[in-house]
Amino acid sequence: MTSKKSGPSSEGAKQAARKPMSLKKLAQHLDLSPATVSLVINRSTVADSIPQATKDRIFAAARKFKYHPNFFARSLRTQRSFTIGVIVPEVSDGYSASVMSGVEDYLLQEGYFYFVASHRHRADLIDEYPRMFLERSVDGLIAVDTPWNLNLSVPVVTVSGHNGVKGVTNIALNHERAAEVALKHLFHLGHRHIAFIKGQAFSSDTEVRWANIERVVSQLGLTINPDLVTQLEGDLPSPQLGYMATKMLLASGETFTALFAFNDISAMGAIRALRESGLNVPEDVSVVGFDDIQSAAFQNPALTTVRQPLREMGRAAAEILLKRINRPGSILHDKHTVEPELVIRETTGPAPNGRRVASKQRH
Amino acid sequence: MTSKKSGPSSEGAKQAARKPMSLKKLAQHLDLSPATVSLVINRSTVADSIPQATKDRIFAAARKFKYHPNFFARSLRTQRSFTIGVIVPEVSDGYSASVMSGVEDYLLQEGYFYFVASHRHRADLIDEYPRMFLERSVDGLIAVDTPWNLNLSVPVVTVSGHNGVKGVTNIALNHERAAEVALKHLFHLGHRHIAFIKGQAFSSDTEVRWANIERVVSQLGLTINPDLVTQLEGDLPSPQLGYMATKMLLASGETFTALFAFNDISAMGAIRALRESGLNVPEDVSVVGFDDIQSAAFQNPALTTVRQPLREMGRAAAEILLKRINRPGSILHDKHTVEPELVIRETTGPAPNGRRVASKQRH
DNA sequence: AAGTTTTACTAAATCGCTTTTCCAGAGATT
DNA sequence: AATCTCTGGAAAAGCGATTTAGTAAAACTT
Repeated sequence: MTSKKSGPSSEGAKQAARKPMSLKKLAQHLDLSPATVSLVINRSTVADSIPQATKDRIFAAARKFKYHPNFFARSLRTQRSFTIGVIVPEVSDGYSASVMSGVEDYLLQEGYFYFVASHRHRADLIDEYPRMFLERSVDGLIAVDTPWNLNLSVPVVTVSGHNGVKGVTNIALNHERAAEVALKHLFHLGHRHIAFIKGQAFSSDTEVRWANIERVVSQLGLTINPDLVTQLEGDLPSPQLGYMATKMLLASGETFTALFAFNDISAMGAIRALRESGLNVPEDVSVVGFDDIQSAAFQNPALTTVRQPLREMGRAAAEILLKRINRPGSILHDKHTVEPELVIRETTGPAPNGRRVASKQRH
Repeated sequence: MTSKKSGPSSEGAKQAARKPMSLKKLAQHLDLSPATVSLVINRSTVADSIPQATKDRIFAAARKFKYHPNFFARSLRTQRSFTIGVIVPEVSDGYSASVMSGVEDYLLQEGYFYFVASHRHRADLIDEYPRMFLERSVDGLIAVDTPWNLNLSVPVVTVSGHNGVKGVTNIALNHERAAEVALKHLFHLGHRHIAFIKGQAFSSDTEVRWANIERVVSQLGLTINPDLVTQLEGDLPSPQLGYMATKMLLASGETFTALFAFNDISAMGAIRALRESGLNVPEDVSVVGFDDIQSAAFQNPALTTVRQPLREMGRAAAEILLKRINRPGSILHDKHTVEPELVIRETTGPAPNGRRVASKQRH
């Protein structure tokens, strides 16, 4: 392009709007070396000997020309990106989103940004995305509800991870207590025949949660009827899964007065299935969910559930991750536990004392 | 640190695991210049004259040493980051999350990553985050449900933006049709006294939506009773807002047989408020929501709502943005419209013909 | 008055890649 | 034999910072 009245650079009025102003040009304008300017701007201790007057000149000019260090140039030199990668099953899923909200909170406050990638439970992506993040030179990674067995060169923190990798901190719920509060609540309401919906095989929480349920059930002197246990299948974050699981439960013909679902979403589906079979919640069957997602409180009836402090878990993940990044030497625990909280609302009530209990009454 | 048996570099077994292998070293190993290697790897046409044998050697070595170009160095040279910034009111809000899901879908597929920032309706952040994104050299920006009046140096696409900025493409719902399908549905069911919950003043959709409601209402030969109009207030993404708005509606003592809420979340709160006043949905009052978020289908009763194809809107936003970034010359429309769809479920039904209609019956 | 410190900076080497320009030799053409 | 055109590649100039190692001049000691 020959400069022929030059379209792109006309209107000299908005000066400095074209090219972002570099350290070199700023230094030139100040009649100083780029080194000095850089040192001062970064508040290096090397600049201690520079008189305040000069520093002020530099800051003033930087502000005036809206100087901002080029991010890539800086990262190239310092080998730090102030960016972290977050990998989740699916962004639009309430669980992931709540955790991310906490992650974001802390990260932005500390001057970090983050990338997000949803693997949708595809094993190849669970492998590929972390590598792509590394190619982008993230300073660290957070994996939410994702099976993890990679040993990477940057710090990693998992949320509900249950991984066996050394050096990876996992933020986990106190599952012992979670099972206890839910089950004891039902027990005290008189429930003795409790049905369960387990999580999908791929969900990292499924296993621990179940182990603890078994433990608490026997602690209470009860037993689990295998016919009253179903499992979520499929990958949609939809109540449909819980609905179908509950249909199967009802089809078994077994009797139960309470249902402990894997999460709130499936509990919602379960309630619908129960109603369709003419069973009222909580009069005939009590239902307990898990997570306490936003809409749990506004179901009809409002859902009783075990609350996981997802946002706090996200914040904790970010906080611990940055600590690891910035103080590599510090002692690290590979587990950080948070406490669940039973939120009693309207889907649980006293066990029906008569014979009128759940058992699909067809024919 | 004096290298004393050197902890960090022991186990020479995993060679190349230390420092990521640079172009220079790779070239050295191949006995070629970095220029040649770069040209070949980037499939530049300049490399056309290089014999296939040499190219193969280069690719083989690159694979063998797991060579990946340093992202910052490359971006520094090319002035492209393959990163875009997404700004939303709040990540954990279902609306934003659904849009993001679509955005992510397209972006990752095209080799882009994205940053997310939630402004939570704080005006200062709505200003600051875009600038921070620019400092990070994003190639473009997507703003979701966010008022927009910035004129930036990179392409911008808004989703439900209603901005007046030239050159910014807005992905918007066909609000004319949205109001029509919802209102005609109610009209045909016999509803003549319809209450409304308007969106918060800060929500970018509030205004258009209301304008279209007014238009369609008068088209149908009806009038809006000002006492039957309330507005959401506050910033929580919780049904609480709709609950309170509906309480006010009921307190007015006015009669209505249908309620058109601003979104599904508020519709859920509204239903609860109605029930508490002894009104059944849909027998006494029909309720229509907006958005069709995940849990709408599994409310009890399932929510009738105007579906916005949020995921598709996100995808479209990403697609249009990348088109702008990669073909700066192309003609650009500053509006891209998507169609709503009325999803009729269980919260709407025939208007009650007797006198038994909504009107808070206290005393 | 000579030596030592301090003060106030600067030079220059990277960081790792892209891309334009150039160039030597081989083969083809006139 | 001289010129031209390909082939196959290399040199080198950035991109925009950070940071270590200096260094001249000024100030302070003795």
